Amino acid sequence: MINIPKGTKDVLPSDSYKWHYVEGVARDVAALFGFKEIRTPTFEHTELFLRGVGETTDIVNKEMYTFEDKGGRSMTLRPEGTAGVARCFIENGLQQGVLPMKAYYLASVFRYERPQNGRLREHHQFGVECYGSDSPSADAEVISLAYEFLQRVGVKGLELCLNSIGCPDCRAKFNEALKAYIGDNLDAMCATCRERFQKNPLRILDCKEEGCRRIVAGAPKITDFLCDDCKTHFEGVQELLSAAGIPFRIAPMIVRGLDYYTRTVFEFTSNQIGAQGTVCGGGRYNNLVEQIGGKHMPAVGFGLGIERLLLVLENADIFAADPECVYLYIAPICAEARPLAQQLTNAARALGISAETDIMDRSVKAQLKYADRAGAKIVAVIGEDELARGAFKVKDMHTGEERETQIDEFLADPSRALGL
RNA sequence: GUGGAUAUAGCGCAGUUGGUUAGCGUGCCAGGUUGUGGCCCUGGAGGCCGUGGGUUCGAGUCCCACUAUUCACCCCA
Repeated sequence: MINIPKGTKDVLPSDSYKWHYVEGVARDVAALFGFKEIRTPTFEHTELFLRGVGETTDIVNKEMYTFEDKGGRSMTLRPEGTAGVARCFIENGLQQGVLPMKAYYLASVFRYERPQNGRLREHHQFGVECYGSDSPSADAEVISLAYEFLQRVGVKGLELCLNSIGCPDCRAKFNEALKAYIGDNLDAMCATCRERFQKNPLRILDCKEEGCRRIVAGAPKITDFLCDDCKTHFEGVQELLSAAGIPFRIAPMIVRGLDYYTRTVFEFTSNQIGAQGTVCGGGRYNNLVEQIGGKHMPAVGFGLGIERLLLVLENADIFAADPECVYLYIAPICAEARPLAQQLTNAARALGISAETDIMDRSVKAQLKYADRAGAKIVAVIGEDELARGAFKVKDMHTGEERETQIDEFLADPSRALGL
Protein backbone atom coordinates (compact mmCIF):
# COMPACT_ATOMS: atom_id res chain seq x y z
CA MET A 1 0.00 0.00 0.00
CA ILE A 2 1.46 3.31 -1.11
CA ASN A 3 -0.24 6.16 0.66
CA ILE A 4 -0.56 9.85 0.13
CA PRO A 5 2.49 11.99 0.95
CA LYS A 6 2.44 13.64 4.35
CA GLY A 7 0.76 17.00 4.43
CA THR A 8 -1.11 16.63 1.15
CA LYS A 9 -4.80 16.12 0.54
CA ASP A 10 -6.96 14.40 -2.06
CA VAL A 11 -10.07 16.20 -3.23
CA LEU A 12 -12.66 13.51 -3.88
CA PRO A 13 -15.27 13.71 -6.66
CA SER A 14 -17.93 14.16 -4.01
CA ASP A 15 -16.18 17.27 -2.68
CA SER A 16 -14.79 18.96 -5.76
CA TYR A 17 -17.87 21.17 -6.16
CA LYS A 18 -16.75 23.07 -3.08
CA TRP A 19 -13.49 23.95 -4.79
CA HIS A 20 -15.30 24.92 -7.98
CA TYR A 21 -17.56 27.18 -5.95
CA VAL A 22 -14.71 28.99 -4.21
CA GLU A 23 -12.59 29.22 -7.34
CA GLY A 24 -15.57 30.44 -9.33
CA VAL A 25 -16.27 33.26 -6.89
CA ALA A 26 -12.56 34.12 -6.88
CA ARG A 27 -12.47 34.44 -10.66
CA ASP A 28 -15.71 36.41 -10.72
CA VAL A 29 -14.62 38.90 -8.09
CA ALA A 30 -11.16 39.29 -9.64
CA ALA A 31 -12.82 40.06 -12.96
CA LEU A 32 -15.18 42.55 -11.31
CA PHE A 33 -12.14 44.41 -10.03
CA GLY A 34 -10.38 44.26 -13.38
CA PHE A 35 -7.77 41.66 -12.43
CA LYS A 36 -6.67 39.08 -14.99
CA GLU A 37 -5.30 35.65 -14.37
CA ILE A 38 -1.56 35.11 -14.45
CA ARG A 39 0.07 31.66 -14.54
CA THR A 40 3.68 31.10 -13.63
CA PRO A 41 5.67 27.87 -13.25
CA THR A 42 5.31 25.58 -10.26
CA PHE A 43 9.07 25.68 -9.75
CA GLU A 44 11.60 28.46 -10.13
CA HIS A 45 15.34 28.92 -9.68
CA THR A 46 16.06 28.66 -5.96
CA GLU A 47 17.85 31.99 -6.20
CA LEU A 48 14.55 33.78 -6.85
CA PHE A 49 13.16 32.85 -3.45
CA LEU A 50 16.45 33.46 -1.64
CA ARG A 51 16.47 37.03 -2.91
CA GLY A 52 12.73 37.62 -3.07
CA VAL A 53 11.33 36.04 0.08
CA GLY A 54 14.42 36.73 2.17
CA GLU A 55 17.20 34.57 3.53
CA THR A 56 16.34 35.17 7.17
CA THR A 57 12.80 33.81 6.83
CA ASP A 58 11.76 30.38 8.06
CA ILE A 59 10.21 29.67 4.68
CA VAL A 60 13.55 29.95 2.94
CA ASN A 61 15.66 28.57 5.75
CA LYS A 62 13.91 25.34 6.48
CA GLU A 63 10.72 24.90 4.51
CA MET A 64 11.61 24.87 0.83
CA TYR A 65 11.32 21.89 -1.47
CA THR A 66 14.64 22.39 -3.19
CA PHE A 67 16.20 19.93 -5.61
CA GLU A 68 18.87 19.78 -8.24
CA ASP A 69 17.60 19.07 -11.74
CA LYS A 70 19.42 16.85 -14.21
CA GLY A 71 21.30 19.85 -15.55
CA GLY A 72 22.72 20.57 -12.12
CA ARG A 73 20.55 23.66 -11.50
CA SER A 74 19.05 24.30 -8.09
CA MET A 75 15.27 24.46 -8.38
CA THR A 76 12.58 25.05 -5.77
CA LEU A 77 8.86 24.36 -5.75
CA ARG A 78 7.31 27.76 -5.12
CA PRO A 79 6.76 28.30 -1.38
CA GLU A 80 4.53 31.32 -2.10
CA GLY A 81 3.12 33.03 -5.15
CA THR A 82 4.42 36.57 -5.13
CA ALA A 83 8.07 36.07 -6.09
CA GLY A 84 7.21 34.14 -9.26
CA VAL A 85 4.79 36.84 -10.37
CA ALA A 86 7.42 39.50 -9.72
CA ARG A 87 9.93 37.54 -11.80
CA CYS A 88 7.36 37.22 -14.59
CA PHE A 89 6.62 40.94 -14.37
CA ILE A 90 10.28 41.86 -14.85
CA GLU A 91 11.09 39.20 -17.41
CA ASN A 92 8.23 40.22 -19.70
CA GLY A 93 8.93 43.91 -19.39
CA LEU A 94 5.51 44.56 -17.94
CA GLN A 95 6.77 47.72 -16.24
CA GLN A 96 6.81 49.19 -19.75
CA GLY A 97 3.26 48.04 -20.34
CA VAL A 98 -0.07 49.21 -19.01
CA LEU A 99 0.03 50.17 -15.34
CA PRO A 100 -1.34 49.33 -12.93
CA MET A 101 -0.75 45.70 -13.78
CA LYS A 102 -3.44 43.78 -11.93
CA ALA A 103 -3.23 39.99 -11.82
CA TYR A 104 -4.55 37.07 -9.81
CA TYR A 105 -3.64 33.41 -9.56
CA LEU A 106 -5.09 30.17 -8.22
CA ALA A 107 -2.17 27.89 -7.58
CA SER A 108 -0.64 25.44 -5.17
CA VAL A 109 2.36 26.33 -3.06
CA PHE A 110 4.74 24.01 -1.21
CA ARG A 111 6.39 24.21 2.17
CA TYR A 112 8.08 21.46 4.12
CA GLU A 113 6.10 21.88 7.34
CA ARG A 114 4.91 19.72 10.19
CA PRO A 115 1.25 19.27 9.17
CA GLN A 116 -1.62 20.04 11.52
CA ASN A 117 -5.12 21.40 11.33
CA GLY A 118 -5.11 24.07 8.63
CA ARG A 119 -1.48 23.55 7.75
CA LEU A 120 -0.28 21.43 4.85
CA ARG A 121 2.84 20.82 2.80
CA GLU A 122 0.96 21.54 -0.39
CA HIS A 123 -1.81 24.07 -0.14
CA HIS A 124 -3.64 26.28 -2.58
CA GLN A 125 -3.82 30.03 -2.70
CA PHE A 126 -5.97 32.60 -4.35
CA GLY A 127 -3.47 35.40 -4.77
CA VAL A 128 -3.77 38.92 -6.11
CA GLU A 129 -0.98 41.30 -7.12
CA CYS A 130 -1.20 44.93 -8.15
CA TYR A 131 1.91 46.60 -9.61
CA GLY A 132 2.70 50.22 -10.31
CA SER A 133 0.87 52.26 -7.70
CA ASP A 134 2.23 53.59 -4.44
CA SER A 135 -1.09 55.21 -3.62
CA PRO A 136 -3.12 54.10 -0.59
CA SER A 137 -5.89 53.57 -3.13
CA ALA A 138 -4.08 50.48 -4.38
CA ASP A 139 -3.82 49.03 -0.87
CA ALA A 140 -7.49 49.73 -0.28
CA GLU A 141 -8.43 48.26 -3.65
CA VAL A 142 -6.63 45.01 -2.94
CA ILE A 143 -8.06 44.72 0.58
CA SER A 144 -11.51 45.52 -0.80
CA LEU A 145 -11.14 42.73 -3.31
CA ALA A 146 -10.30 40.26 -0.56
CA TYR A 147 -13.19 41.55 1.54
CA GLU A 148 -15.67 41.36 -1.32
CA PHE A 149 -14.52 37.84 -2.12
CA LEU A 150 -14.95 36.71 1.47
CA GLN A 151 -18.39 38.31 1.64
CA ARG A 152 -19.55 36.68 -1.55
CA VAL A 153 -18.24 33.29 -0.68
CA GLY A 154 -20.27 33.52 2.50
CA VAL A 155 -17.81 33.61 5.39
CA LYS A 156 -18.80 35.34 8.55
CA GLY A 157 -16.80 36.36 11.56
CA LEU A 158 -13.45 37.04 9.95
CA GLU A 159 -11.52 39.91 11.43
CA LEU A 160 -9.37 42.24 9.36
CA CYS A 161 -6.18 43.18 11.18
CA LEU A 162 -4.18 46.04 9.76
CA ASN A 163 -0.75 47.48 10.44
CA SER A 164 2.04 49.42 8.79
CA ILE A 165 5.64 48.36 9.15
CA GLY A 166 6.92 51.45 7.40
CA CYS A 167 9.69 51.80 4.87
CA PRO A 168 13.34 50.78 5.45
CA ASP A 169 14.04 54.28 6.80
CA CYS A 170 11.45 54.43 9.53
CA ARG A 171 11.88 50.76 10.27
CA ALA A 172 15.56 51.33 10.98
CA LYS A 173 14.65 54.03 13.50
CA PHE A 174 12.06 51.79 15.07
CA ASN A 175 14.49 48.89 15.27
CA GLU A 176 16.93 51.09 17.17
CA ALA A 177 14.21 52.18 19.57
CA LEU A 178 13.07 48.61 20.06
CA LYS A 179 16.61 47.41 20.69
CA ALA A 180 17.09 50.20 23.21
CA TYR A 181 13.82 49.29 24.93
CA ILE A 182 14.74 45.63 25.21
CA GLY A 183 18.27 46.43 26.29
CA ASP A 184 19.28 44.33 29.28
CA ASN A 185 16.21 42.13 29.02
CA LEU A 186 17.67 40.48 25.95
CA ASP A 187 19.25 37.74 28.04
CA ALA A 188 15.81 36.76 29.29
CA MET A 189 14.44 36.23 25.80
CA CYS A 190 14.22 33.04 23.78
CA ALA A 191 17.01 31.95 21.47
CA THR A 192 15.21 32.88 18.27
CA CYS A 193 14.45 36.34 19.60
CA ARG A 194 18.09 36.85 20.50
CA GLU A 195 18.88 36.04 16.90
CA ARG A 196 16.09 38.27 15.64
CA PHE A 197 17.53 41.05 17.75
CA GLN A 198 20.54 41.07 15.45
CA LYS A 199 18.97 40.26 12.08
CA ASN A 200 15.40 41.53 12.10
CA PRO A 201 14.33 43.05 15.44
CA LEU A 202 10.85 43.81 14.16
CA ARG A 203 10.01 40.13 14.21
CA ILE A 204 10.51 39.98 17.97
CA LEU A 205 7.06 41.54 18.22
CA ASP A 206 5.70 38.43 16.57
CA CYS A 207 7.12 36.03 19.19
CA LYS A 208 4.58 33.89 21.04
CA GLU A 209 6.85 32.93 23.94
CA GLU A 210 5.28 33.99 27.22
CA GLY A 211 8.50 35.55 28.52
CA CYS A 212 9.18 37.48 25.32
CA ARG A 213 5.63 38.74 25.13
CA ARG A 214 5.88 40.11 28.63
CA ILE A 215 9.09 41.94 27.88
CA VAL A 216 7.67 43.32 24.65
CA ALA A 217 4.28 44.25 26.10
CA GLY A 218 5.13 47.91 26.70
CA ALA A 219 7.50 48.23 23.78
CA PRO A 220 7.32 51.16 21.38
CA LYS A 221 4.92 50.76 18.48
CA ILE A 222 6.09 50.85 14.90
CA THR A 223 3.20 53.12 14.03
CA ASP A 224 4.69 55.81 16.32
CA PHE A 225 7.90 55.74 14.31
CA LEU A 226 6.55 56.01 10.79
CA CYS A 227 8.08 58.75 8.70
CA ASP A 228 5.71 61.41 7.38
CA ASP A 229 5.20 59.69 4.05
CA CYS A 230 4.52 56.28 5.59
CA LYS A 231 2.23 57.81 8.18
CA THR A 232 0.23 59.67 5.56
CA HIS A 233 0.02 56.52 3.52
CA PHE A 234 -1.21 54.45 6.44
CA GLU A 235 -3.84 57.05 7.34
CA GLY A 236 -4.91 57.14 3.71
CA VAL A 237 -5.48 53.39 3.68
CA GLN A 238 -7.55 53.60 6.85
CA GLU A 239 -9.67 56.44 5.51
CA LEU A 240 -10.40 54.57 2.30
CA LEU A 241 -11.32 51.39 4.14
CA SER A 242 -13.63 53.27 6.46
CA ALA A 243 -15.24 55.03 3.52
CA ALA A 244 -15.75 51.64 1.88
CA GLY A 245 -17.45 50.38 5.02
CA ILE A 246 -14.84 47.71 5.68
CA PRO A 247 -14.31 47.15 9.41
CA PHE A 248 -10.74 46.67 10.60
CA ARG A 249 -8.62 46.68 13.70
CA ILE A 250 -5.15 48.16 14.02
CA ALA A 251 -2.88 45.36 15.18
CA PRO A 252 0.63 46.66 15.92
CA MET A 253 1.88 43.14 16.56
CA ILE A 254 1.33 41.78 13.08
CA VAL A 255 4.54 42.01 11.09
CA ARG A 256 4.35 38.96 8.81
CA GLY A 257 7.06 36.50 8.01
CA LEU A 258 8.20 37.46 4.56
CA ASP A 259 10.96 40.03 4.22
CA TYR A 260 9.57 41.81 1.20
CA TYR A 261 6.77 43.64 2.98
CA THR A 262 6.85 47.44 3.35
CA ARG A 263 4.24 49.77 4.81
CA THR A 264 0.82 48.11 4.80
CA VAL A 265 0.45 44.59 6.14
CA PHE A 266 -2.88 42.91 6.84
CA GLU A 267 -4.53 39.62 7.75
CA PHE A 268 -8.02 38.22 7.73
CA THR A 269 -8.25 35.77 10.63
CA SER A 270 -10.80 33.29 11.92
CA ASN A 271 -11.09 31.86 15.41
CA GLN A 272 -13.14 28.90 14.19
CA ILE A 273 -10.54 26.64 12.63
CA GLY A 274 -7.97 25.85 15.30
CA ALA A 275 -4.62 27.40 15.86
CA GLN A 276 -3.94 28.31 12.23
CA GLY A 277 -6.41 31.17 12.01
CA THR A 278 -4.96 33.32 9.23
CA VAL A 279 -7.07 32.77 6.14
CA CYS A 280 -5.70 35.65 4.12
CA GLY A 281 -2.48 37.58 4.51
CA GLY A 282 -0.92 40.31 2.45
CA GLY A 283 0.48 43.75 2.21
CA ARG A 284 2.64 46.10 0.24
CA TYR A 285 6.05 45.14 -1.13
CA ASN A 286 7.59 48.15 -2.74
CA ASN A 287 11.11 46.77 -2.81
CA LEU A 288 10.55 43.25 -4.09
CA VAL A 289 10.96 43.95 -7.79
CA GLU A 290 14.18 45.82 -7.12
CA GLN A 291 15.45 43.05 -4.87
CA ILE A 292 15.24 40.50 -7.63
CA GLY A 293 16.86 42.66 -10.25
CA GLY A 294 14.17 44.93 -11.67
CA LYS A 295 13.67 48.66 -11.43
CA HIS A 296 11.93 50.15 -8.42
CA MET A 297 8.26 49.27 -8.66
CA PRO A 298 5.63 49.67 -5.94
CA ALA A 299 3.25 46.75 -5.52
CA VAL A 300 0.63 45.36 -3.15
CA GLY A 301 -1.16 42.03 -2.91
CA PHE A 302 -2.36 39.14 -0.80
CA GLY A 303 -2.44 35.37 -0.59
CA LEU A 304 -5.54 33.57 0.58
CA GLY A 305 -5.46 29.93 1.69
CA ILE A 306 -8.18 27.92 -0.01
CA GLU A 307 -7.98 24.95 2.37
CA ARG A 308 -8.35 27.20 5.39
CA LEU A 309 -11.20 29.05 3.76
CA LEU A 310 -12.92 25.72 3.11
CA LEU A 311 -12.47 24.81 6.78
CA VAL A 312 -14.27 28.00 7.72
CA LEU A 313 -17.02 27.43 5.17
CA GLU A 314 -17.57 23.81 6.18
CA ASN A 315 -17.59 24.88 9.77
CA ALA A 316 -20.30 27.41 9.00
CA ASP A 317 -22.25 24.74 7.13
CA ILE A 318 -22.60 26.81 3.99
CA PHE A 319 -22.51 23.83 1.62
CA ALA A 320 -26.01 22.41 1.24
CA ALA A 321 -25.98 19.98 -1.66
CA ASP A 322 -23.67 19.22 -4.55
CA PRO A 323 -25.02 21.35 -7.44
CA GLU A 324 -22.99 19.46 -10.02
CA CYS A 325 -25.13 16.31 -9.98
CA VAL A 326 -26.39 14.84 -13.22
CA TYR A 327 -29.85 16.04 -14.27
CA LEU A 328 -31.36 13.09 -16.13
CA TYR A 329 -30.91 9.36 -15.60
CA ILE A 330 -32.24 6.93 -18.17
CA ALA A 331 -32.72 3.37 -16.94
CA PRO A 332 -32.92 0.65 -19.61
CA ILE A 333 -34.37 -2.48 -18.08
CA CYS A 334 -34.18 -4.96 -20.91
CA ALA A 335 -31.45 -5.64 -23.45
CA GLU A 336 -33.59 -4.29 -26.31
CA ALA A 337 -33.97 -0.92 -24.61
CA ARG A 338 -30.26 -0.27 -24.26
CA PRO A 339 -29.60 1.19 -27.72
CA LEU A 340 -32.56 3.53 -27.35
CA ALA A 341 -31.51 4.54 -23.84
CA GLN A 342 -28.10 5.38 -25.20
CA GLN A 343 -29.65 7.40 -28.01
CA LEU A 344 -31.92 9.33 -25.64
CA THR A 345 -29.02 10.01 -23.32
CA ASN A 346 -26.88 11.37 -26.13
CA ALA A 347 -29.76 13.48 -27.45
CA ALA A 348 -30.02 15.15 -24.05
CA ARG A 349 -26.27 15.66 -23.80
CA ALA A 350 -26.19 17.21 -27.26
CA LEU A 351 -28.42 19.98 -25.90
CA GLY A 352 -26.29 20.46 -22.82
CA ILE A 353 -28.57 18.55 -20.49
CA SER A 354 -26.41 16.35 -18.28
CA ALA A 355 -27.57 12.77 -18.60
CA GLU A 356 -26.38 9.28 -17.82
CA THR A 357 -27.53 5.75 -18.35
CA ASP A 358 -26.68 2.34 -16.93
CA ILE A 359 -23.24 0.91 -17.64
CA MET A 360 -23.39 -1.68 -14.86
CA ASP A 361 -26.11 -3.93 -16.29
CA ARG A 362 -28.14 -3.52 -13.13
CA SER A 363 -31.74 -4.21 -12.18
CA VAL A 364 -34.36 -1.45 -12.24
CA LYS A 365 -34.33 -1.17 -8.51
CA ALA A 366 -30.58 -0.90 -8.39
CA GLN A 367 -30.61 1.68 -11.17
CA LEU A 368 -33.18 3.82 -9.39
CA LYS A 369 -31.19 3.59 -6.23
CA TYR A 370 -28.07 4.62 -8.09
CA ALA A 371 -29.89 7.53 -9.76
CA ASP A 372 -31.01 8.66 -6.32
CA ARG A 373 -27.49 8.47 -4.87
CA ALA A 374 -26.06 10.23 -7.89
CA GLY A 375 -28.47 13.08 -7.22
CA ALA A 376 -30.30 12.86 -10.56
CA LYS A 377 -33.26 15.26 -10.71
CA ILE A 378 -35.38 13.19 -13.07
CA VAL A 379 -35.36 9.57 -14.16
CA ALA A 380 -36.86 7.69 -17.08
CA VAL A 381 -37.36 3.93 -17.17
CA ILE A 382 -37.33 2.29 -20.62
CA GLY A 383 -38.48 -1.31 -21.07
CA GLU A 384 -40.53 -3.45 -23.42
CA ASP A 385 -43.66 -1.49 -22.55
CA GLU A 386 -42.17 1.81 -23.57
CA LEU A 387 -40.65 0.39 -26.74
CA ALA A 388 -44.10 -0.86 -27.74
CA ARG A 389 -45.85 2.39 -26.77
CA GLY A 390 -43.28 4.74 -28.23
CA ALA A 391 -43.43 6.73 -25.02
CA PHE A 392 -42.06 6.74 -21.50
CA LYS A 393 -42.59 8.49 -18.22
CA VAL A 394 -40.12 10.84 -16.63
CA LYS A 395 -40.19 10.80 -12.88
CA ASP A 396 -39.28 13.72 -10.69
CA MET A 397 -37.07 12.21 -8.02
CA HIS A 398 -37.89 14.88 -5.51
CA THR A 399 -41.69 15.02 -5.75
CA GLY A 400 -42.25 11.56 -7.20
CA GLU A 401 -44.52 12.98 -9.92
CA GLU A 402 -44.46 11.40 -13.36
CA ARG A 403 -45.22 12.80 -16.77
CA GLU A 404 -45.68 11.16 -20.12
CA THR A 405 -43.08 11.83 -22.82
CA GLN A 406 -43.11 10.73 -26.46
CA ILE A 407 -39.87 9.13 -27.62
CA ASP A 408 -40.07 10.93 -31.00
CA GLU A 409 -40.57 14.27 -29.35
CA PHE A 410 -37.72 13.65 -26.97
CA LEU A 411 -35.34 12.74 -29.75
CA ALA A 412 -36.41 15.83 -31.71
CA ASP A 413 -36.11 18.22 -28.78
CA PRO A 414 -35.22 16.76 -25.39
CA SER A 415 -35.36 20.16 -23.78
CA ARG A 416 -38.99 20.79 -24.76
CA ALA A 417 -40.04 17.19 -24.08
CA LEU A 418 -38.77 17.55 -20.53
CA GLY A 419 -40.57 20.85 -20.17
CA LEU A 420 -37.40 22.85 -19.60
C1' G B 1 12.95 20.89 15.06
C1' U B 2 9.94 20.19 20.27
C1' G B 3 5.77 18.12 23.11
C1' G B 4 1.01 15.31 23.75
C1' A B 5 -2.70 11.87 21.76
C1' U B 6 -4.10 7.93 18.59
C1' A B 7 -3.60 3.36 15.25
C1' U B 8 -9.40 -2.73 14.92
C1' A B 9 -13.86 -3.43 7.70
C1' G B 10 -14.33 2.06 2.61
C1' C B 11 -15.82 5.67 6.75
C1' G B 12 -17.11 6.28 12.21
C1' C B 13 -16.36 3.28 16.49
C1' A B 14 -16.85 -0.91 20.60
C1' G B 15 -13.99 -4.98 22.30
C1' U B 16 -14.50 -6.69 30.18
C1' U B 17 -8.98 -8.52 35.05
C1' G B 18 -5.17 -11.56 28.53
C1' G B 19 -9.16 -17.03 26.76
C1' U B 20 -10.55 -20.18 21.68
C1' U B 21 -15.00 -18.73 14.92
C1' A B 22 -13.28 -10.14 16.29
C1' G B 23 -18.23 -7.14 16.82
C1' C B 24 -21.66 -2.60 16.13
C1' G B 25 -23.22 1.66 13.22
C1' U B 26 -22.87 3.48 8.35
C1' G B 27 -21.65 2.73 3.34
C1' C B 28 -21.42 -1.12 -0.60
C1' C B 29 -23.90 -5.65 -3.20
C1' A B 30 -28.26 -8.82 -3.54
C1' G B 31 -33.21 -10.31 -2.18
C1' G B 32 -38.22 -9.25 0.07
C1' U B 33 -41.53 -6.18 -4.49
C1' U B 34 -40.00 -11.62 -11.35
C1' G B 35 -40.78 -2.95 -14.01
C1' U B 36 -39.34 1.84 -9.92
C1' G B 37 -35.20 5.37 -5.42
C1' G B 38 -35.72 7.34 -0.17
C1' C B 39 -38.43 4.13 4.99
C1' C B 40 -38.53 -1.00 6.74
C1' C B 41 -36.98 -6.35 6.92
C1' U B 42 -33.49 -10.46 5.45
C1' G B 43 -28.96 -12.12 3.56
C1' G B 44 -23.90 -11.27 1.53
C1' A B 45 -19.08 -9.41 0.54
C1' G B 46 -15.31 -6.79 3.02
C1' G B 47 -10.18 -7.11 8.73
C1' C B 48 -2.51 -10.46 8.97
C1' C B 49 -6.59 -5.84 14.86
C1' G B 50 -0.35 -0.13 11.73
C1' U B 51 4.78 -3.03 11.39
C1' G B 52 8.52 -5.87 13.96
C1' G B 53 10.12 -8.02 18.37
C1' G B 54 9.14 -9.67 23.57
C1' U B 55 6.22 -11.80 28.00
C1' U B 56 2.62 -16.08 28.17
C1' C B 57 -0.02 -22.55 27.45
C1' G B 58 -2.66 -18.46 24.97
C1' A B 59 -2.04 -11.31 22.93
C1' G B 60 -6.73 -6.96 19.41
C1' U B 61 -5.85 -6.65 24.90
C1' C B 62 0.49 -6.42 28.62
C1' C B 63 5.91 -4.57 27.51
C1' C B 64 9.66 -2.44 23.95
C1' A B 65 11.02 -0.45 19.32
C1' C B 66 9.69 1.44 14.67
C1' U B 67 6.25 3.67 11.29
C1' A B 68 2.00 6.43 10.23
C1' U B 69 -1.81 9.71 11.58
C1' U B 70 -3.35 13.75 14.46
C1' C B 71 -3.36 18.15 17.79
C1' A B 72 -0.37 21.90 19.75
C1' C B 73 4.40 24.78 19.88
C1' C B 74 7.21 27.17 16.09
C1' C B 75 5.89 29.32 11.48
C1' C B 76 2.36 30.66 7.93
C1' A B 77 -2.28 30.63 3.87
